[in-house]
Amino acid sequence: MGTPVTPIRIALVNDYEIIVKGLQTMLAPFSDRVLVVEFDPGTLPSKPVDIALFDTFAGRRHSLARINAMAKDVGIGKVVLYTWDAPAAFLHDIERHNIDGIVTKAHTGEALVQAIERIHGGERIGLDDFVEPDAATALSEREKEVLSLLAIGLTNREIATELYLSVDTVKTYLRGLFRKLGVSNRTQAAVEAAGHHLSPPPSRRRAG
Amino acid sequence: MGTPVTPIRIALVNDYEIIVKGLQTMLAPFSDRVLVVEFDPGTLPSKPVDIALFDTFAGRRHSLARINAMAKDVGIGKVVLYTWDAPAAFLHDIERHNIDGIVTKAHTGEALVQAIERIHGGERIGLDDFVEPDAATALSEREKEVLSLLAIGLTNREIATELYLSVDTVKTYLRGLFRKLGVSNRTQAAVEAAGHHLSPPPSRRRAG
DNA sequence: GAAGCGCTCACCCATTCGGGTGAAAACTGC
DNA sequence: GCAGTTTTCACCCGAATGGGTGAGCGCTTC
Repeated sequence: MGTPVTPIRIALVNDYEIIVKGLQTMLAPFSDRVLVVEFDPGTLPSKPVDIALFDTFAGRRHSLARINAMAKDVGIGKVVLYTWDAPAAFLHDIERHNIDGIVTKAHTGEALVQAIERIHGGERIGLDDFVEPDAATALSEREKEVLSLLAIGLTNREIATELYLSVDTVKTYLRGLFRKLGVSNRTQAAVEAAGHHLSPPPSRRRAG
Repeated sequence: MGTPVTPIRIALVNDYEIIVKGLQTMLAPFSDRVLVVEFDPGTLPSKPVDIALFDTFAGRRHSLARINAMAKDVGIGKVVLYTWDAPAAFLHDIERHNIDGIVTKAHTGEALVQAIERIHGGERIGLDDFVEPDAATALSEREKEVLSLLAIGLTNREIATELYLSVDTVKTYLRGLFRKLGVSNRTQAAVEAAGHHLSPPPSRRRAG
């Protein structure tokens, strides 16, 4: 119940200078409670840390695939997503990776420190709200593929061609997909997929 | 052609501590070229500044509606969007507001200072790439309403009910909408709308 | 006041979609 | 081996969608 004897050691995995500088400055007044020991541009922390703040901007979902390796290989106590997005957006990632908490960049220094301390103490901040085990809502690999193509606006026929499937098969997947996502048409499914960043943002733009 | 005599005065309009602190720290080494004079949580700068960095996080598109007022009322030289998103995401806003430039938060301090200097010098950084006048692609008010409802997954009938229109009218809007957006189905339109943040992100989530 | 645009609606038609049922093959776990 | 899941496909059917044409009304602009 006393004050912590040693500060919690934090690594920030982030590419962007403004976030790195912002975190340093924001947490500087709390150096007795948390210590930002590393700000690595995408590479792994070289020294053991208690918590790795994993910025979801740096490499998007691809980087999340490395979290497992990170947490195992290096001396990382816990992996925490540090994100702007609403927690719900990371349902799929949390199901599949070793993530111990989520904190938002909207936090002030004080709030962030408190959240870190709670996560360090074993709480799963930001997760409890929506964990809800994979039960009936977990998408199979193939379903995710279909969903990712649906989510960029392809028709059933185009999806079928893309995945070397028959249109009927695509429709079968979609029925299951709609049920699991709790939606009733493909546009709603696309919206959900976007929220779970299962699909890339719109890219091409009338080339001038 | 020499070094600037007085630093460019900047106001940051942003709510988030990490961005405020990050910008301060990131630009501190360039105090001879740019000076961050104000970090206001959403309210208007009280002292005249050369450039207002307008963070699109603070209040989303609603805040953009205030840009016109800001730039007129207060002594703001230029309004610059300071954003994470790809510039293309702000097409609609730029068409309708007095925005003099866009810079991304991915910039380092040096790059940001350079961009600011160029904008201060009259360039329209980040705009030239994609300005493309409203010609045939500007959406009418009613079209935007329809699009925003389509983009959350409503059917034509539901959109019609919501807007007190006939289904045929909705379909008429959609035809024009698809043409202007360069898409051929509603899901693609929804994706585009999301990219232009014309629609809110998915909200409700299986309430536990 | 004619032209143009935005808003509204109607009708037609082919295609697509959503949903239901059924089922075979393959693989996974107990 | 058997139960369960995943992947694949087929057929049916009603509803929704997309695209085309035409048209009336109101407002603005030249």
